[in-house]
Amino acid sequence: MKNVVSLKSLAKELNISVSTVSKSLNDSEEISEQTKERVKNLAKLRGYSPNPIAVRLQKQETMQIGVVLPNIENPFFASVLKGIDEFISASKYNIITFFSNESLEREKECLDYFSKGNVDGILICIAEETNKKKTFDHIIQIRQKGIPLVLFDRIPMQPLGFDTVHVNDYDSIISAYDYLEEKKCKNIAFVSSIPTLIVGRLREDGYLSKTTKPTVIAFEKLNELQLKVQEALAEGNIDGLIAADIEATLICSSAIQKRGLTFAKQISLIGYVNAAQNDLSYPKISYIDQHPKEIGKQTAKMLLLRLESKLENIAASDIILNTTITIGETSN
Amino acid sequence: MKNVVSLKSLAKELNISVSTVSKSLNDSEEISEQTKERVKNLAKLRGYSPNPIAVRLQKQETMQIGVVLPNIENPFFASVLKGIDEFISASKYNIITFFSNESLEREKECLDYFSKGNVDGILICIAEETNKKKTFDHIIQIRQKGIPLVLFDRIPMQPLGFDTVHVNDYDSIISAYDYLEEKKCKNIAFVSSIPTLIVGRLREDGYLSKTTKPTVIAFEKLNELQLKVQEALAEGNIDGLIAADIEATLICSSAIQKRGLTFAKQISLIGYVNAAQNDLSYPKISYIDQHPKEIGKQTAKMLLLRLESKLENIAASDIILNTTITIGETSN
DNA sequence: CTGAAAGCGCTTACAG
DNA sequence: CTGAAAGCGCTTACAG
Repeated sequence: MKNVVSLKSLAKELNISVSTVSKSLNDSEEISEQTKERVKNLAKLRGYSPNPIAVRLQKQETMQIGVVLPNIENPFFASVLKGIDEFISASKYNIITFFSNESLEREKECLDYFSKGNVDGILICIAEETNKKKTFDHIIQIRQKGIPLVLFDRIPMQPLGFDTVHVNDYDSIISAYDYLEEKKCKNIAFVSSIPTLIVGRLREDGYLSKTTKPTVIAFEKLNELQLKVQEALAEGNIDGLIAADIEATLICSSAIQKRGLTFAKQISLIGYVNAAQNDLSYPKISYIDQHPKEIGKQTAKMLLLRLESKLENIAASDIILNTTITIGETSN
Repeated sequence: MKNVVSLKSLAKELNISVSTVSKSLNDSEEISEQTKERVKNLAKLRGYSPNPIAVRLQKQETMQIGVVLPNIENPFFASVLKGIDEFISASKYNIITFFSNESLEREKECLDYFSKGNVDGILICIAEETNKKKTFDHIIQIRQKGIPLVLFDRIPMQPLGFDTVHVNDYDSIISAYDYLEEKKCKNIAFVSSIPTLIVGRLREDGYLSKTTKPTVIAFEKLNELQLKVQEALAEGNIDGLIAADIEATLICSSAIQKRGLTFAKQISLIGYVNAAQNDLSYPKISYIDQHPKEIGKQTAKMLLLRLESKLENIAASDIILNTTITIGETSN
């Protein structure tokens, strides 16, 4: 439609066969330099570009990689996607991104579409609902279809036999706890809006491993969480807070400010933030940096290795990336 | 590869022709109910699904829509993308998203790839660099190739003949100004980190239309902007701030807080924010809501209308959406 | 109602 | 070195 110039039209104009045109354009050894020149010149003149669909049909490759993200409005996933994109766009592949919107049903639809021959490989972070219901059949089916798949961030406890990429959530919180202890915090509470999410549980476990008198404030409903945090602060003995996710972090920070407490002096906070916005905000919150772009990059890299069959018979690998703590003004 | 079951394999197993199988599966009137039944049953049994690449080649449609976003880490674009996705994923099309990273060069690459027969239509918000250099040849070329394209958010001043979707930036700022005036602000300054961006200019023009003694603080470098805002506040006569973008807004809010000024009483602020995060933050900033998901939805809708040729000979249309002001704690 | 044939736009053994 | 043929997996006039 758009592209009226085809191998056939070039061949006709040059009075040679389609095969010769094709081979010339693909720089085949079989063709004389002279012919190649003629063909390439005309191709350029006519603005020829091969029909990608036809090439894919012939090569039996879609040249596309499917990505399933729980929610693009979460800045963490936006950054992961950027990391994926930077890596993939330098390859011959393209990304087709779907959003599960944290729904198991939608996630199934996405994988179903992908598995019907629409992509060569898949990158996925499972939805919250999938995580909760521990339903992984739809993911396992992907392997049975022979499509490489890499899981990232939210990794099911029971190994599914796929490559995985994630951070050391458990240890990250331990580091945060250690840091707050060094800063003389005696009463460190843990605040989370993701108590059932895998990463949330790991973070909570990390916290629990550090104290014998834990204070865990965990609610999925944000207004409820808000209330409980305020109540906890009102009791007056908490002098350190570790927040398990962006929402919990903002809630903690707001509650502290509303109560008129002085950061670092009276109470310290470490959490998870959107780095770009945090840098411009007041106060700058001390945070655990998961390096989301790096997560994306490593995830994409792992998949490309599989696709290029460089990992032919190698078992699934589990890449664990390190987080770092960036100190802001909510601790010191 | 993945899908070993094809029309051919079904045909062989049923001892009928490939055409009959194809027609049966497509519910053709030509085929007897009985045969359709047999074919469909076996197809289901074998888990047949048509090879999408082959279908596309035959139908001369890619079933894909290309989206070019300047930067996915900007929450505004993330939300626009969500709006696009919600609308498109309900259609037969899929989205393939590229990020220009605000680079003209990269944007050209994206459009070039799309125009080589990889998508049926394009949605694009031009890069900052494209905006600055006013280089639109690569976009105009798309029309010459007959590929429908819709521009959103950053719309070039000179009409390019494409459908466009954006908000009324000029009027939005006027509303914000009026609101602050009502709140008795006497000295309203305008702060921007996007002075050269189309939307930034429109917003600034809106501001300039309201006052004969304007105070415009506009710098692209954020640390420079930060400094200048602090200096302006130090002079002590500004009692109202309109910020033109997320970064400027956060910078204003921080500067005000650091200076120990009381929001609403001493100084009011209206800007642009990431709504989800703002809701949890302290203070909640009063902001101009652009309804980014709606922008995405309308953009996608416009393209689908074009693709379905329901707008065959209708000239390019310009959809202007309204913003609303959400009052937070930085004004009252 | 069913099937053979042509074609979508390519690539690639294979012959010459 | 060039080209005819087959094929990637479909669809759809056209014959029968």
